[in-house]
Amino acid sequence: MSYDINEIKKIESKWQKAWKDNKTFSATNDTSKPKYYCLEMFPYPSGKIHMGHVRNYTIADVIARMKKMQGFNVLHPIGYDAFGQPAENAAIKHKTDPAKWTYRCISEMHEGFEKMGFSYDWDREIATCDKAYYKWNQWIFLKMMEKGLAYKKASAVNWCPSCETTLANEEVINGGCWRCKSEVVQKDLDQWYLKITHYSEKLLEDLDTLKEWPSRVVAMQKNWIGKSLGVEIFFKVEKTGETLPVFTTRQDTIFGATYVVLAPEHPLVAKLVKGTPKEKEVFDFIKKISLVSKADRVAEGLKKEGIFTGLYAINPVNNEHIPIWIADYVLMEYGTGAIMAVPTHDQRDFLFAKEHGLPMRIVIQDPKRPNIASEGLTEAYTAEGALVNSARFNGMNNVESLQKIAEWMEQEKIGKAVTHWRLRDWLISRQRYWGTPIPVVYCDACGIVPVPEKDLPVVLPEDIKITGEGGSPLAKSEKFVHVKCPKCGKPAHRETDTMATFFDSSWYFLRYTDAHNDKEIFNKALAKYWMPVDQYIGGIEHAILHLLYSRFFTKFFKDLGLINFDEPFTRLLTQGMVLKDGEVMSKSKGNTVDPDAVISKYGADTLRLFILFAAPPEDQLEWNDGAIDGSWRFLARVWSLIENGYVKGALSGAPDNSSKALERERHIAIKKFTEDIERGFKFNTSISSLMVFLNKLEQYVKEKKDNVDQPTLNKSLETLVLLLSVMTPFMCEEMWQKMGHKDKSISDVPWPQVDEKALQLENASIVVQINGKLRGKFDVPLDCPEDKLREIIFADEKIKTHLAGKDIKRFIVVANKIVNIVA
RNA sequence: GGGCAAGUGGUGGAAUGGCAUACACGAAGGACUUAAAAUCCUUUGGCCGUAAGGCUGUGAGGGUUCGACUCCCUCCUUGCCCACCA
Repeated sequence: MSYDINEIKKIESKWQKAWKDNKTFSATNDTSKPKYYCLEMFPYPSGKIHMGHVRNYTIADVIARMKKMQGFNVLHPIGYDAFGQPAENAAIKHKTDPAKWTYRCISEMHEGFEKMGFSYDWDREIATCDKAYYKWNQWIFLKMMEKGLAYKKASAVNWCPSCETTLANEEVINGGCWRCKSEVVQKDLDQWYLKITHYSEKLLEDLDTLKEWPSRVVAMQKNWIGKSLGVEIFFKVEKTGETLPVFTTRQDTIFGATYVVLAPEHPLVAKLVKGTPKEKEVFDFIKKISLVSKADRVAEGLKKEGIFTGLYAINPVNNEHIPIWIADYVLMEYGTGAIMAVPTHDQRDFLFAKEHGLPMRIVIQDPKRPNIASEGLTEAYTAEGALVNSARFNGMNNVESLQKIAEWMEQEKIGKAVTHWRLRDWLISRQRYWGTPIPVVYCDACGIVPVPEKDLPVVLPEDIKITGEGGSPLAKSEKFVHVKCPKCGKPAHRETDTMATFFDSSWYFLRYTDAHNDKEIFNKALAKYWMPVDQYIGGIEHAILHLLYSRFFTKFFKDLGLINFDEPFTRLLTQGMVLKDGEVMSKSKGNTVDPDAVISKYGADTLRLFILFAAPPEDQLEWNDGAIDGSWRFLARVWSLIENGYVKGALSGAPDNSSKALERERHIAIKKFTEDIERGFKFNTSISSLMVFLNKLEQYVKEKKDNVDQPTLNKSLETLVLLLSVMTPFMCEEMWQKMGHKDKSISDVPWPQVDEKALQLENASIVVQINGKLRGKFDVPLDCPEDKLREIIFADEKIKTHLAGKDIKRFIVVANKIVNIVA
């Protein structure tokens, strides 16, 4: 029988069914065995699987299968991040309801995963829109309320006018909505927040323990958390004596401050200019700025606009009276919304000062520019140097002075050292339908009342018509809204906002450890056994949002005493995108390749192999319709070699030198294949080692014709199938059975072991260079002594020619590898 | 502006400081075939040479080294993330 697509389809569906029926990949909660938790970021169920899923989940599947064969108790679960806005949009478009649409997508995806042969523990499959799951979202929320980590406050929030909902800071990308890219506006609303900032320090510190995360993800998180140490310096307003704190990380330049700038939104502005001659002018300016969108305001290269208030501030270090300006380059959201401007040592201040003719004073000496006059300065000097014009601090290195000046200011009570964080509390309420209802009741008498734990879940009502018009859809359900106050029993009404879906995905990895527990969120002992996740795999696009939130929840659960570890994901792999024609595959660009179409042409094994072979997992992968034929050809050759070369039961054969060589090739393949995966998931090179192995096997069979050493050849073919089975499981399971191993799945067969002795050669192939240039190759005995080497090498005609008329200055030997003659 | 990656044949890509281009795609030539597909064999960085062989070659330029794709310095280019963050 040849390798034929119709045959392959039969084999693939046969094993799909068998693995499912036999629960081949169910993880047992046998806590005495060493465990391995392999997890991929669960998908949003939007329909059929796409190439991005195929790549992400194939990578994970290879790891899970290999760990299983290596004897680990492997947990490899899957689920669906099923709440979210696309379901509502689809419901409107297709005139169905979000639940129906979502569950249909889930079953399509499930089918797609089975077709791909992924080794999931289907008993632990979860969907976050299932009330058995989101009940625990609500439970977590109540616990957070209890600890003061979930709270409601009124403030200006990010609002997407297109999605008609609030957004978290993390969901605003370049001033636009992360989902629909519409420009985000600010709106004053009463909203629910999670106090992620309670863990700022821990979230930052523990990043250092994540040694096996990509450094750029760690860097991105650090950046996002944004810790900066600085000083709030207390300026005073000249006439009123009011304190005006400014935040700076550059207190070393305090003696160079020549003006103060407030953000246009600064609350002091109105108060200070009221009744002054400048009042109208200032208010007009503020109005003008307020009409500019945030995106435009921060646009690159924009001229910095500002206006003098007519007022002065007093610098507490030297009692200088300096002008107070208002300018658009100072942001209310950061620091105190007010800065001291040091044009000589801050480029933004420099440009602004030049533009408006404001004074400058150098306080850090540029060693290359001995002149300390500010005249002729073309840009701010931001490097190190000695302090000048800085009273008692003159002569001190500016970097060293930072700490000293901060301490001095605290002593003099003219400033205080502060730590400023960029991280903000997480806004989680959404004015949408398809999400977890926030379990809170409003009572005129009792105020905000949490729903008692025994009344969970607060079930998402199904009688809601989704229109896409504004406002929380839940508010339209009378049945849902009207409720008795859990505290006093009087009529009250429910919260109608739902939770952001990132809430759901911040702890799902814990739920898999005990997926169907209806008594508690998960069993502590099980979580202790399975967690943390040994290997997490997903896209780089989640480097901040999802990973940060998951880390936050983990720290919270630890504080609750539910778990005993600090970080949820020990090792992280971020796989690259799948591109077509140089661009990310996407429906909107119309450059997608449908995995289903590829499967029906080549089968899932070929697709899996190709996607692993085409690029290292972290790199982008350019889809190439032609190159996949190479993967197909390789599998066809494996198939036919085994069909024709493997003899069951056989087993006489005459071992000879070529048997030994073959055994050596077998061990090279095991070693290289295994190591390439274990050291950085280099699937592409591990596959190439199997290709090399196959080439050798074919060559052996061709050369030996009827005289093959059948037992040795059989061993090689079995090894080939075992190794390959983690990548192309369908075909290998079938071949394994055909080889006569009917008692168990190939996935339960122990992983082949390397015998280092079999790898050793009797001879070493030595490369000889003359002055670094390759001039010859010699087979010499292993660990050949230098005098013997010289004898062999100098006897060679070619070497003689190249050395003719030259003195040998050095003779460098790298044992069993290379000789470099310097002449 | 800050941070992190990366730059190697026509293409995807490979090389613990030690034979640059493994493995594959594509291309060219050949075998099989009435023909095509499939399959198999050979060649395939550039230049010179009938050949043997030689020279050259990993973004650019320096450096360290017996020896550099690999380490160091300067620069260029591309991608990603963050960013008027004081």
